[in-house]
Amino acid sequence: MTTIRDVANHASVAPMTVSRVLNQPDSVSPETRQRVEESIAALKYVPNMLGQGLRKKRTMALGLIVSDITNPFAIQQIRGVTRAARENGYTVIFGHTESDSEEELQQLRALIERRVDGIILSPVYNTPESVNFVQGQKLPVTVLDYPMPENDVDVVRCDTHLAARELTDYVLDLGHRRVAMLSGDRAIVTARERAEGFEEAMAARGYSAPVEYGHFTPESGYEMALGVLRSENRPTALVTASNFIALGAAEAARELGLSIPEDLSIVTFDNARTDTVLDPFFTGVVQPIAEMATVATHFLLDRILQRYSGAGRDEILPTIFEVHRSTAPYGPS
Amino acid sequence: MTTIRDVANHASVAPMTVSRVLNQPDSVSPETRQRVEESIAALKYVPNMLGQGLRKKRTMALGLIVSDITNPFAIQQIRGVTRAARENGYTVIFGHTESDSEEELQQLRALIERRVDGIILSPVYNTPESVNFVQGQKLPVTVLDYPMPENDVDVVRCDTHLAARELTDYVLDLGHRRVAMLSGDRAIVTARERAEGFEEAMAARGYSAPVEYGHFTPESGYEMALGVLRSENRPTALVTASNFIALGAAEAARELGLSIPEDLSIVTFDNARTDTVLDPFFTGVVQPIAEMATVATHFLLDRILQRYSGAGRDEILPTIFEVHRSTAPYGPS
DNA sequence: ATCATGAATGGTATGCGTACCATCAAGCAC
DNA sequence: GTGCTTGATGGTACGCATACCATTCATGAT
Repeated sequence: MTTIRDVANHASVAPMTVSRVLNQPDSVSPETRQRVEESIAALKYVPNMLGQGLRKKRTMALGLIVSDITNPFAIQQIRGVTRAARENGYTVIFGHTESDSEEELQQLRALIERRVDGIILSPVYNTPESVNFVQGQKLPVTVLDYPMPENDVDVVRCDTHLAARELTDYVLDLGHRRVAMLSGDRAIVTARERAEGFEEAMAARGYSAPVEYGHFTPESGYEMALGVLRSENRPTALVTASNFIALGAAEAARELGLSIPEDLSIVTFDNARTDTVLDPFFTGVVQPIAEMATVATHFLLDRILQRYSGAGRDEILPTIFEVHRSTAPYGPS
Repeated sequence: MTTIRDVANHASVAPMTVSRVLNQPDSVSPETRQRVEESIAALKYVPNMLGQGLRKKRTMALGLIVSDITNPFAIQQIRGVTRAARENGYTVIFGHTESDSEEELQQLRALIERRVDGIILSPVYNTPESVNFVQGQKLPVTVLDYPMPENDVDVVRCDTHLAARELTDYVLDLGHRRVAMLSGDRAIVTARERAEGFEEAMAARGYSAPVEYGHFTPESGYEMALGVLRSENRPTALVTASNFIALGAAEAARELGLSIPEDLSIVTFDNARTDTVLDPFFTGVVQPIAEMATVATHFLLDRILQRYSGAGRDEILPTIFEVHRSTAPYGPS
């Protein structure tokens, strides 16, 4: 593969001059510059970022780690970060962990081995190990989605606790009284926060607040919904902790012959407003993913370019509430 | 950041010995090895792949480029390739092009700059520029999804032409006579091939074969379906060239008050069988994405490890036909 | 004509890890 | 004891691009 030396020989200049043509074109005379550029084209020279990164001590690459790439939510994060990075001249190297915290550390290690300039992490759990690992390498890191109580680190997230209360209040305002929550893995802070918000909103009006913990998957949503909807005095509304759970719950309702929203209302989180969904079905809370990704990228670049070096920042962006077709007022229609 | 020399000093050995501990542990005496390993742990040493890649002339990284990351199809490709690569000790660096062929070249360039050992490309168009660019750098490349008539390159794909005929025959066997095809961008070979298969199957039975060309998006599917379904003598069945188009078409049908499958049958391509879809709705052809990804990765590794160096291979995997809930026999029920 | 100035270009060393060859000591045969 | 083999370890140079300092030459000032 062509090196800068090959180009230099071809153009009868020193390697340094070629390097200057690429990095500070103004410091080279126009004639030389043109000769070098012709040689670059003739030899199809593509710079070697390994050598460059080694010398410059930066790679112009950001690492991004998401937990579940099958989630549209993660896809939007990838797109947002990629776009923001590119606008600043950075490439994104990206890994996914299939929601396995061991794999998360592996992926982080792979990014560090490649000497990315910084990492944006949407972690599996909000335990401190991952962030500690990265910061132990003196590498800047920004966390997406979760608060990280044990780390001094920049975080970009929404207040899901608050959103859960709003969501629940909306259902109660529609007149529903028997409401159940289907949440995710209890080990995941988001699952707990959303359940807590639900419990508080229900308690505030004096209703009991049954919560099921499962996983953030359609299968689990299906199972939980089946259990809840088969009970006597079945709920007339469900609050679900993710779009996947909502999908599974809707399937369970269909199987039990319940129409949505006539017989059962569903509100949900994470109903990512993606380009791929022409006509959203679920009423619920949307996170401003694109904006979160942009802010996270800027936070990271602030650290990389040493524009900021203070304590960890905690940016909380507002969620967006959207009414669609999965909810209806309580009562015989 | 810690280097191999720091570790060497800490353990009172030569850098070479540390390198040996990492690469050929058996060639180092157990005592020395343990001392070095302790130093590595104490200093939190993470090898620098930039230096290693420079010296070894390989990075143990594969590049993967997909066109549209919002498509579940692409997600499955990413997962499949990542898994196959990891099983062979390779990392995947991945880029997406938002279906822009200019961006595709940019992304390829970024991968080459980082000196990936090979590239798997799911291209936007089946024009030869992208493959030429990579091969011009003497880098192995495997193409996913499309035939590349102008390139001598390994390709892994399905026979969509044939699948289109099967799909159409199925609809005709259900008794439908007025059938329309909603395809994608005419510039994309897949859109043309699928339309041709449809036309052939219709012609074989002597029916006219109206084809609409649009884009592989729900919006376009919606527009095309609206146009077709509003015509007098509207079709009783639609063949759509992608799951996105099918989604848009279904939405259009809903708006016109047509029930699926009672008033309108829909069959489609690309209905990726993903983990995220609990209960597939559309009858249609599924591509064995995971297997395609695996084969593509192996093809690439064959080239990288010089296990194969002959002419471009063209692997055609069979599609899978799945009947779901979007089709019904023609006739008053 | 002389010298200072600055632009353009070149030479050398460096970043990190490893290929390759050299060294050294221990073990063994005779 | 001598010479040889083998295993363990070290030293040097290199892969590619660039930081830094040196050199060269033209220009303008005096």
